[in-house]
Amino acid sequence: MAQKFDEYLAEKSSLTKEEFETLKPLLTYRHYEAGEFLLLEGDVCRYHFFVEKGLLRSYTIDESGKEHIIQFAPENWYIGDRGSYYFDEPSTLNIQAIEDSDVVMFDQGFLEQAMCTSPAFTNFNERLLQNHIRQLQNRINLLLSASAEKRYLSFVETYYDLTMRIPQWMIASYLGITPESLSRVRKELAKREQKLS
Amino acid sequence: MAQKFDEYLAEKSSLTKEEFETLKPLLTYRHYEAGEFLLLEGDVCRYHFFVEKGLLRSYTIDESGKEHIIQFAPENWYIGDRGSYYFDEPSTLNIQAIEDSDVVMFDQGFLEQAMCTSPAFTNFNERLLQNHIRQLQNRINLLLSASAEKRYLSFVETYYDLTMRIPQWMIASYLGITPESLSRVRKELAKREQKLS
DNA sequence: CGTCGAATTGATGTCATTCAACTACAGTGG
DNA sequence: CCACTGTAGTTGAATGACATCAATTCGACG
Repeated sequence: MAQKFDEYLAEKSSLTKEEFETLKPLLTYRHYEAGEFLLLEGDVCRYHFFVEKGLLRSYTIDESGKEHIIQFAPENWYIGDRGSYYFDEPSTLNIQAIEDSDVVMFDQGFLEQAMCTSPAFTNFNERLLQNHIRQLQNRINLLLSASAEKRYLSFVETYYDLTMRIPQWMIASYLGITPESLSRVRKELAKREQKLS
Repeated sequence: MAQKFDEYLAEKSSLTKEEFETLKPLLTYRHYEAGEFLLLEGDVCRYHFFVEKGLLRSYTIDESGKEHIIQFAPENWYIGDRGSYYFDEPSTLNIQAIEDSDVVMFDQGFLEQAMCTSPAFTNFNERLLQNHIRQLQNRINLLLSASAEKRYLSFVETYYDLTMRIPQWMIASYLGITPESLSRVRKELAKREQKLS
């Protein structure tokens, strides 16, 4: 364990192995089986999660009981509920392992310590936030402007490797359509694909 | 001019008037007439904008020429394209004044200087970012889960004072529906309202 | 082999869009 | 002061995209 996170930080934030060693006591490593929950709706999110191995998802449940997937997190991604964490409010999100996963948990203490240790880490952290915002805005734009088919194509383009690992009904949920609709979209695309050849 | 921004910063980030005075040379004040553009698609966003008075909007245009409103910014709000600004990429957004507006423009230099001057400002800035993310996530959730009517109700609840100032077709665009649909939704709501009394 | 959830398919329903006509109103110029 | 014009908003009818419901197939796993 703990192989990936330090490599990731070294690469992305220029945090050296030595610096990482001093921070390591602030980290918690944990394994989750597929289906296990890292956070339940109503609880306050106390940690950020970094995925070393596996695949996680966060989702909400609406009044009619339907799930809506907010985010997927494969290897080298973060997940959590910043809103709940930062403003100390009960979360509206559930976070669950889709595959058996190895996860690094850390809190604000770790981040502050890391930012003290390395100014480069501060920049890196800022960059992560900015990038997150950019992604969310992109997704909003897609939801506002694109049809089911376009959304799916955009998803495949952006997360091609994930499309194999994520069950189709979850992709549908992420795109804001029903599994049936996604199935039909894919059928239609396959048909057109065929005609081209 | 310059009355509002310093008061806002004093209140929200505990930046004192004296501290503000040292930062003031880094600010640009400008007036925009209704309809004027602060940023055009394709340009890199070089400034953040703080609205002292008036109302702005940011929006994208899709391939079919339709506008999709990403954000409104009334008094005491920020607007800009963080993605473009931070990653130095051409923006996909247009930013335009809806009303005649007084705006404060500032760049990363101002932010860095302010964060140097006051640690409280650093926290405040972080808070802004986190809050922005939370808002965006909320909106995604709404777009994924709610009908036209629910989206509109949610909008009115959150931005009641703005519903008077923003033309209806722009609200429709923000909600991801057509102006006609919004008109019908409102009619339906009014009808139900009436029956209650 | 039997079971259970995922995925597909078909029939039907619903919500929102599209297109078009019409009203209301503000701004412009004669 | 009034016609002319353009834009916002409303309304109706037809259409379309996606949802819903139900039945069936597929595939993984015990």
